[in-house]
Amino acid sequence: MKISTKGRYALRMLIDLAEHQNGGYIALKDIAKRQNISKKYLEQIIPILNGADLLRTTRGAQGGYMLAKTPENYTVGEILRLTEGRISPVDLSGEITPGIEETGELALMSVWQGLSRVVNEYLNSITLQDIVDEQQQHYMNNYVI
Amino acid sequence: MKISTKGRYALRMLIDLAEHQNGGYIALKDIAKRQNISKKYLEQIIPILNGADLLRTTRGAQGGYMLAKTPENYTVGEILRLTEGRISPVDLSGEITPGIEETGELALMSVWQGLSRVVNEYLNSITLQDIVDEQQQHYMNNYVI
DNA sequence: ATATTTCATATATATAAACTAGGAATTAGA
DNA sequence: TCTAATTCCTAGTTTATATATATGAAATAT
Repeated sequence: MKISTKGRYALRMLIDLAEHQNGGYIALKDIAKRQNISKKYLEQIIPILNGADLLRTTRGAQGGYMLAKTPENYTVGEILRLTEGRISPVDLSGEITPGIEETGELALMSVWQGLSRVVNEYLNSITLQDIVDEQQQHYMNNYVI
Repeated sequence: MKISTKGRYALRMLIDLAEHQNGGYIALKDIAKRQNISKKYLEQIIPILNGADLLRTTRGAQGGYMLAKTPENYTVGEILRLTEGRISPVDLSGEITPGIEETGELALMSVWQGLSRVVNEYLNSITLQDIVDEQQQHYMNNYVI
């Protein structure tokens, strides 16, 4: 029951973009360096975000990425659903076979559905802006005081 | 973000034991057959439950397993924590390194902690008895009416 | 004694996660 | 128009984890 690096890296990239917004495009090179994440690996995660129009990009020299929307318009839920696939605790496709009623699987299904519901509700309630704010908080506590 | 077969099989074994309680020991052979799960694989899951005193067992002929407590005294949460390891969405041990403040990881940590909280609260709220009741419900809907 | 059962440990297979690599396509700026 | 910088595309590699199988020892009711 884990969130993979794919989802976590996607979030960190978006957080990084939110924190370094300057009106222009930000090169992946810089994000990868700041976040200490393999640039090549990030390149594989980006199409997922791009396909859902979470980013604006330009190629070529001086190219890079910026957020397509303001940070309060991204939820952690949507980002993780994109990168992790459905955030469902079990994949039940193919498991609904004759005899399932007797095995307890059917009764368990409602447990998994309920779990999926609370997970998604929680993750949908948090925006990128919330995380940036929290981040700022940490920064102040550690360095300014 | 998945619950593995290990956790689901453990739950199904315990549900099976709850439904077939008869005061005596129930052979794994029968459970495996009813649940259509590899007996050998179940044998590997059992020590986890046994170590936490969730089962009573005897070896030898006519041996087998029974629940150590009544079904309402097992929560789905405790069973999954045993079989899945901590039901934490990310493993952060070793990730707390210098520079973590700037990467957004620290701010994300509170997201994961919150997620962990809602997941555990939900799973702790469901007992084995709840599932058996739900199971009974299904059975009645499908066969008796 | 014997058949039955759990217990312990080792091995195998398949799948997915987590990267790495090479180069094509695009673009700003000289 | 050339060059350097950058994203985009696709394939391959490595490592870890999930999901089992296999073999046989230890225990026990009959």
